[in-house]
Amino acid sequence: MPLISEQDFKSHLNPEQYRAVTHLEGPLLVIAGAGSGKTRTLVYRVARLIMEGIPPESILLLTFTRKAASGMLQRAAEITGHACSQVAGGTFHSFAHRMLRTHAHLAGYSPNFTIMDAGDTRDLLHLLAREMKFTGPGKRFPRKATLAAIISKAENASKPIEDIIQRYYQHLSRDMKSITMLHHAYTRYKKKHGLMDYDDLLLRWRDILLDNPRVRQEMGARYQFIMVDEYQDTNPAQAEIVRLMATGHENVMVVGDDAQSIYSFRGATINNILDFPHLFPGTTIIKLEKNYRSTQPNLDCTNAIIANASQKFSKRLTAHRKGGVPPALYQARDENEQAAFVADHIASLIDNGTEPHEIAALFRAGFHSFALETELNARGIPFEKRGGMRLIESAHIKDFISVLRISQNPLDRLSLERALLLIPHLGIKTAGKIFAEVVKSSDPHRLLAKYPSRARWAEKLQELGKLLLEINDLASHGKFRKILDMAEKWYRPFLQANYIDDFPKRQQDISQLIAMSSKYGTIQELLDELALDPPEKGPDDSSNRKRVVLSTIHSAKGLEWKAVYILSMAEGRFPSPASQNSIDELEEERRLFYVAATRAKDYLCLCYPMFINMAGAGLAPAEPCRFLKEIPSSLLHQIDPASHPLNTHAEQGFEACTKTPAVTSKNSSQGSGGLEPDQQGDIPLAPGTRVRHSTFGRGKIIQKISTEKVKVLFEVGGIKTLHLKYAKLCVI
DNA sequence: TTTGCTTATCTTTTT
DNA sequence: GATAAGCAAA
Repeated sequence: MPLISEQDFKSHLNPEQYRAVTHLEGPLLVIAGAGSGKTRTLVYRVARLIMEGIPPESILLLTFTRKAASGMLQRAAEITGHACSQVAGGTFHSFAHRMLRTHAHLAGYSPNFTIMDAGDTRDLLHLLAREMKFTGPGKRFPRKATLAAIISKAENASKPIEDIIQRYYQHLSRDMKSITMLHHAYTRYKKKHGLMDYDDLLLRWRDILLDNPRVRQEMGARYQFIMVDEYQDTNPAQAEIVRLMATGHENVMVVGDDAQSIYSFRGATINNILDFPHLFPGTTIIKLEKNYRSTQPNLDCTNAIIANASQKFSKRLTAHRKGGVPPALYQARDENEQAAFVADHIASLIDNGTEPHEIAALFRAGFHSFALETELNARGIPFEKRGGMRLIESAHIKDFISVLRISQNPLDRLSLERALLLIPHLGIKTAGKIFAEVVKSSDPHRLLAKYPSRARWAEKLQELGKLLLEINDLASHGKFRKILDMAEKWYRPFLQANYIDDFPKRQQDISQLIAMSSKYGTIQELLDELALDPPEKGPDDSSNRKRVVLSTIHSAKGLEWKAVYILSMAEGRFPSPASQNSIDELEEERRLFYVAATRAKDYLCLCYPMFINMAGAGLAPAEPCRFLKEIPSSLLHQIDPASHPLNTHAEQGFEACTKTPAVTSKNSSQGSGGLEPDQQGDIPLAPGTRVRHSTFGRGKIIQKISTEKVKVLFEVGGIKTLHLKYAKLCVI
């Protein structure tokens, strides 16, 4: 008995969406504008397939992030009342990885290959460059990140290094020969040691499909219906994988928006969308042009942003929702003042009943939010940061993981060296010698445990070897959790010695990692997962989820919030200085701005500082971002810097528009996280009281603004207005 | 050979 | 402001 009727499909979808959902067979290209309900369309299509009796395991849903896939499948399951766990879903990389675990031999790889993350790639290039003597006294060589980018571009485009350098890195032509040699060494090293980087996952899988008709047929038979989300951000290799996977049926639906293509640095090209009808003759094209997310004033603004794009886009969005206020424009003095303004504004939104997780601040690069993070901390407003530095990239996590990696693969030189260098008085030369011994050894772990030496480091090295032997033993008995605890215990002394000032914080990261690891059964599973879907830095998921979101624009793709602030819309920040020298890259920056601005449902605020902090050089005057200047001023509402955020027009308009009843401050202390009850009641608010704050340290209350807010003069940092609801103050 | 100190160099975006 | 390279002392 189906939970959903034909009528339901019709009433939950507009005619175009309905067409896309019911068009089950043959190639289908859906051009979906921002906020046009493409997720809903995909969810209902999965539901439709299942209602039609298609076996879930023959459906494949490829998305940009794993979260997106699992979210969609969960909603499809709710609609159909079926478990959709059998539907194959995930990112291209995770899917390719799964397939490669059973087919790697066809590409000359052992099935036990190790996945390298971006950091591993950089470290390996560094190591090889060192060995090939490209670096050294007096020798300058491109940075590892640049080398990785060049090699990745070459691999993805199937072009020689020379072409890439000539086209994108003219200034490095001096090192062309060395880089080419490095590329070869890198490729050889990976194959010899069973390593695959992110590009390899896609490219090796594509090669296997290309070279093996039997695999193609097997795939075509296994996955009868293929759906791809965010198709504008796929690269040619991914397009080829889709084509090859659809062998025999061509039941492929791809969804994308050419105006939101923001990953060309990774080889993505909107040509994939444009070429799709050629790749699959007989393609049906459906456009979703109605916007359900934003209000018309917002859309007028975003339409203006994209109107100046050099390429002609194929659609014009109209708003479904009525009312709304124009986006706000705030001119800040500098980035600190910008941060204070946004933090105050966010605090007042929360005070007036907006849920923190309905608010986001977006920015071009990870470090642009530093000032805002400080201000939010000062006000005790909980937030989570997405994008930028990842937990897995931090040194202490890599150290901790390195033991697990050696246990799986003793020939993993990067991890072995990492672990060895933790030992005092054991340096790079000795580590190299030990690795050479390990390579020759038939039982590397035992070799380390019994390593003959009278050097100062010998004892610690033997301890490491013994730990590895124990891990092997525990692994054979499936005692996964015990392994993690032992590795943690081994690493702790090094952690404490190396990070005297902040090791408790780092210790927490490791505990968090161990906690989230317990859902895996083996070390290999954990390591794969860490490479493919690294956890974000910050408190783990189980705690209070209602946090303000700080995110790079790239990581905000596909998401939406009631209120969105875009930070640092100033030349020098946005567009990124790195994109200045190519028109194509500048066009992508414009699309990036478009993506950011279209995340807002009710309220959008664009901020730009008149001065920005340049690396080393201090404050420098900055022009407003060139894209801001292209928006007719009639479409924006300029916020008067002198006015209090609570009294701005946009603020009132936002409240009217969302119809959120204002919560009085008397009620709002109920049910909110933040301060422990026992702490809260005890704080006398009288001016003159000396208090301590977790971030600002000691200070003195100088003014009581309301029952919820006080002004505090801190010894360091000056006067801050604090919301007692969130700020952790103790009386001293 | 290791380590600690000084100096120069750039800072995009991510699976 | 982090990070890597360079240099000198232990």
